[in-house]
Amino acid sequence: MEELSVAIGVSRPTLSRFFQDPTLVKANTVERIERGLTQVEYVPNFFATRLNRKSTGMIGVIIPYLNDLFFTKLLQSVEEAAMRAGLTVITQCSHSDPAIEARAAETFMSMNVDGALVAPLGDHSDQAVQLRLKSRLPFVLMDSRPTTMPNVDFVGTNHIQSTGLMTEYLCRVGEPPAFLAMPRVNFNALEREAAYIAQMEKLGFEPEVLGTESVSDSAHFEEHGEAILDAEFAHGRLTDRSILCVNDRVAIGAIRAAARHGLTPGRGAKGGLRIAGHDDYPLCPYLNPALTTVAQNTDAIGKKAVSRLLQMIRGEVSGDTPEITLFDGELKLRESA
Amino acid sequence: MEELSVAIGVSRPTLSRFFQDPTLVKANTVERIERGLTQVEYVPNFFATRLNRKSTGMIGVIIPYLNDLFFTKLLQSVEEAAMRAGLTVITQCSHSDPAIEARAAETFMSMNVDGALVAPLGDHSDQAVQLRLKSRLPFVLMDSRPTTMPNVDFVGTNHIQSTGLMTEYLCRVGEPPAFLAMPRVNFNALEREAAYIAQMEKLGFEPEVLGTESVSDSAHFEEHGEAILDAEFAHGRLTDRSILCVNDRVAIGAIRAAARHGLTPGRGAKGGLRIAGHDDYPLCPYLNPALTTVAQNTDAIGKKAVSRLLQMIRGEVSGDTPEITLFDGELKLRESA
DNA sequence: CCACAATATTTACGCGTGTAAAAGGGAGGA
DNA sequence: TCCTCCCTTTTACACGCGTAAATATTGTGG
Repeated sequence: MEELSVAIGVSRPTLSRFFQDPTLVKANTVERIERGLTQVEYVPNFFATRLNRKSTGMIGVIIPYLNDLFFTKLLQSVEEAAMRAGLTVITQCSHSDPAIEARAAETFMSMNVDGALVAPLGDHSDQAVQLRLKSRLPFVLMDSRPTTMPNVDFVGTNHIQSTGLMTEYLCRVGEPPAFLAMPRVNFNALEREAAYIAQMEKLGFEPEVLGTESVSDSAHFEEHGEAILDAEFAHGRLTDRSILCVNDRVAIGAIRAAARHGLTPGRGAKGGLRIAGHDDYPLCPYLNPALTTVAQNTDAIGKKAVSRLLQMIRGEVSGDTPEITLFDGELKLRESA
Repeated sequence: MEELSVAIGVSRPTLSRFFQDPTLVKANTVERIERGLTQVEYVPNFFATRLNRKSTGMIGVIIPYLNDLFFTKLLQSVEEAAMRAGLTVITQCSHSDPAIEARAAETFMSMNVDGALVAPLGDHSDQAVQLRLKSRLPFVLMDSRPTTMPNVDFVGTNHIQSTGLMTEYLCRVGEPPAFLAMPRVNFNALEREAAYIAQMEKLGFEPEVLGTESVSDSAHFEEHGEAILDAEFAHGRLTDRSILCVNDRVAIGAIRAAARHGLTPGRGAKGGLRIAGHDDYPLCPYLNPALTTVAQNTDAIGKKAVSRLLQMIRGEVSGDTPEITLFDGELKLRESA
């Protein structure tokens, strides 16, 4: 930058100001600088520019999984909103490992990011690290909220509403549903299960939760759903029931199990097999049968999380009262229920 | 760091060395420092540490899409390999926009990353930017290789082999396949199409490519596959043929179209409908019917790309002879073909 | 106990830029 | 014409740390 400035015939600080905002420099000088820039290819050093700046213009985002289209959708929404606000997004995936998540948080702190957006590992995030992150910089939780961190800004889905909605629908058009859960609990899964139970009781039905014990090596959602229902169907159970799965990936496994037993879940006469999911995974419309589910408004969640973070960064918030934003789920009626 | 060092009673450079590698400091001193660190919470500044270092210990990765499990699988493999090598990964998604991709490349250059791993936008990457990136730092292309950039290190799949394998299989067990392509060409798609045609001719069959014209608003792979086959099936065409789809996401749409027309693709007597894909998308085993496909060895691709980049970073390569590594595809026989 | 080597620490400087304060320059009014 | 005011540019210093060279310390053998 030094050399470039002498070559152009201005002082280095003037060049510096030009790169930050050309309007800070006289039009005449701007023109000279731009002419000089066409001669040499110059890229300002990223680290040097952020070293002595009050704001780095970056936000950190942590997501728990990469191989899950729900989180990639959320991430896309976040990146778009951040880009619109002129922020650089640094994404880190914790790969379902609390240690990696913690390291990502450390990285963000050492980078002086302006704020952090975190979708935590459901059940076993290192909360000490997150609290330290929160105490140091604007911090918004997305998707899943540990019950032990009530005083944190959060953006997610209203699972009471979304699961209640689906439960009510299933009760209305068919047999009262059973709930297919996951053993590796996360807070969302627990909320959905609780919401299911509450809604069932409110409607006067007996709740029935299955899949809470781990079968075989069901590290993956789909495998788990398939394994549980395969066992049930093999004993002739649940073949004429409604089954509400804790999420779409479990439902995908459930549908697969049904197919293997010659069952075709679907909207039909009362007393038929129905399978429903939760989240509106992008591939749901292409399944056989197309999966009936509740859509999470990932787009709204991402946008809101970024805008809330921006408020905090700009100091436009009172500070002591965290904001909890829950978006409603939307019923997606397709073929499977 | 200054304050901390006086508080502990060592000079700042000693502290600096401690953070880089504690073995560079005497055991006695290490202990004193660690004792001091428990008192204060101190995180070294990310930017300052990289500003005057020869190596930043970071590599940049660009992927074209986030909402595609193929790329997230690849990214996961890359991240794992990089982590094992002690590298920090900076991921940027180009969101199928050449301008964003170009900006990501600029960011990497300004960050002085040690190297860059790029999965380009198939057909319309800004090659000038990529060439500039390549001329500035170790650079390895992944997944898709522009025909106009022959002299670049590349790691990907041998589509001649993989597509040839599947084509041969389909010819052997059923009707010679038609090829369901995509209008928004990328280089891999073109290679696969060419490989299909070559293999068909070698086996003495007439190649037949469809789906090269865009129907409706088929921005998405699945939609496209469904739309094309929906139209064909509606006219009673292709209902007893084998159909090789350019990738699994198109195949997912194809299977959906078959279901809508009451057709069940599968391995059966000669003369039945068969649908096959390419890539081994993670959800393939859970489709109805489970999708027969060719697996790309994403794990090997990611690992190899990182190790090759490391070689280049360490200067262990001759430099003038780029290495092209192609991994074979593996047939995944399931139900649909 | 001393000389010498080997290791540990410190001194001194630099990395590439941002920013506040000081200096410069040009337009408008008296 | 001169002076003031405002905008632009420059001067001077800072950001937080890495690193080579210089110095201090420790360990070893005689």
